[in-house]
Amino acid sequence: MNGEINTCDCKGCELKSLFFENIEDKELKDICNTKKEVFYPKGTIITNEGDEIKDFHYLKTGLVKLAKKLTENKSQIIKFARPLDFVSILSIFSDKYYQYSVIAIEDSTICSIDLNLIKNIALQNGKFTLDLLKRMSQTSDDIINTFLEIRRRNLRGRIAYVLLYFSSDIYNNNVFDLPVSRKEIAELIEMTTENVIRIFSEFRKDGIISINGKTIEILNTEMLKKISDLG
Amino acid sequence: MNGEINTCDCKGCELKSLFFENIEDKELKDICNTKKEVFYPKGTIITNEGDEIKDFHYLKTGLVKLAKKLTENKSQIIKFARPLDFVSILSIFSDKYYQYSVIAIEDSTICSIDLNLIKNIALQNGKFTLDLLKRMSQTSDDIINTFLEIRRRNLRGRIAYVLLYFSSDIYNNNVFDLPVSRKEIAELIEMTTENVIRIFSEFRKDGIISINGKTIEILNTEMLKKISDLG
DNA sequence: CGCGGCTTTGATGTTCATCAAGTAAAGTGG
DNA sequence: CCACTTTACTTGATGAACATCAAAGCCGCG
Repeated sequence: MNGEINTCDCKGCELKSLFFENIEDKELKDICNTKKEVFYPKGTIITNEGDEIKDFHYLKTGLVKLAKKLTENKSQIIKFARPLDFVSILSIFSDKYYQYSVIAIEDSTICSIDLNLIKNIALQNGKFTLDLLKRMSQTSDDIINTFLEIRRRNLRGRIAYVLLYFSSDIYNNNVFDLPVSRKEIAELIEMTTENVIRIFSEFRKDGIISINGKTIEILNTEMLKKISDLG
Repeated sequence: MNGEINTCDCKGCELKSLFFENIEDKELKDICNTKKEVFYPKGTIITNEGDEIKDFHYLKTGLVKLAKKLTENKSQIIKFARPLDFVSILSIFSDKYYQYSVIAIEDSTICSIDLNLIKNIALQNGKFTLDLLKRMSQTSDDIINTFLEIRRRNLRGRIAYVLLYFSSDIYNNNVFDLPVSRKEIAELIEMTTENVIRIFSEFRKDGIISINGKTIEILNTEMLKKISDLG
């Protein structure tokens, strides 16, 4: 352990303000000294369903999906996640193995911290652990709530819900590039790819949206909200 | 604060071994002195969606459902829960208000502990907080997993899944009294009451189950598993 | 340039919700 | 405790919503 070779930059990391607000300098230093940043190209698997959980993951840049594989070419998507939005926290305190996979949809960078280190800090530092608790509670509430919202809607309502989700929650803009395929949308809201496309086309014909490949513009937000609410 | 009027019996409570394994005597005493046990007759609301979260609840006896109301006579059920199974832990560390209601399906007894007390102990006692974390992780994993299992099945598969759930997970017996109505099953697995009944009848005609009001016997477990897996 | 995956549209049949109507069971008040 | 009311259960008929199958164009990538 020879002195000052660490160029630890965690103090300015957005994850710190998000997650490690109430942490001792010593603890943060331990994290910084052992953390690893890994780059995952689009399409690669970050964690695989069934693998042993060893690290605490945080998405620094990119876009990922949390998914369960059903067959070779069919999955169920639990949620999409952006930085600040995805911190691997579900399962990691209760399970030895991952319950689902995390896959990079766009090029992504993951910051990875040894889970035992996190657990040790949690044992010592009540404030930090309560922050963890709070964060986990938010994450699972959000997932459960989205599941309920989706499952009570018919297909048109689901598509409207997803379009509003991207437009309002993610991009805050009426025009946006869909970051996911039609198939992935289908796997998120439990329907077939064909019907995702079909309803996109219907909405286009009805003048509610315009479509150009991955680029979507919402022309009639009110109508879309109505379909989402009634569907 | 006059001396020894407390007849605290928490030390033998099953909740202690489940949840408060790693807790100081002083902390347990605080809990015991302030806890309240309340009886809720069948059908009554224990906590109401939108109400302020003030207490940490634990189901001592009975059966409850966690549900979200959609209209006057339509709900979505998140899960059923028995003692040892239900500890109100979702949302309570992240939210000020309940995201869903808890309703007694059978006569139930709830042990209620001031949430601020729990939070204070959590700040002091890292082991206890990690136990909380673990428990919450299990609970939300379980709910999310069940949602995924249900939503990927067709109606026959869902009914088979639910019947196996009661038979295997809850009663550990081929014969059992359904503790819930057909409507409640429908609200758990997102289908209509009529179709729950219809598929029950189909299974009966096919010799897979026998039905006598609320009493159900599973005659052909293998077939039911096959339907659950393939549906 | 060709292969495989993604997208699109149409035709077809199955699955499922809705409507209707009746029976059984379970509360409720006199 | 019994008539009455309400809620739960059941079955059938019908049409709408949805999945499946098929076929073709498109795009990116090796």
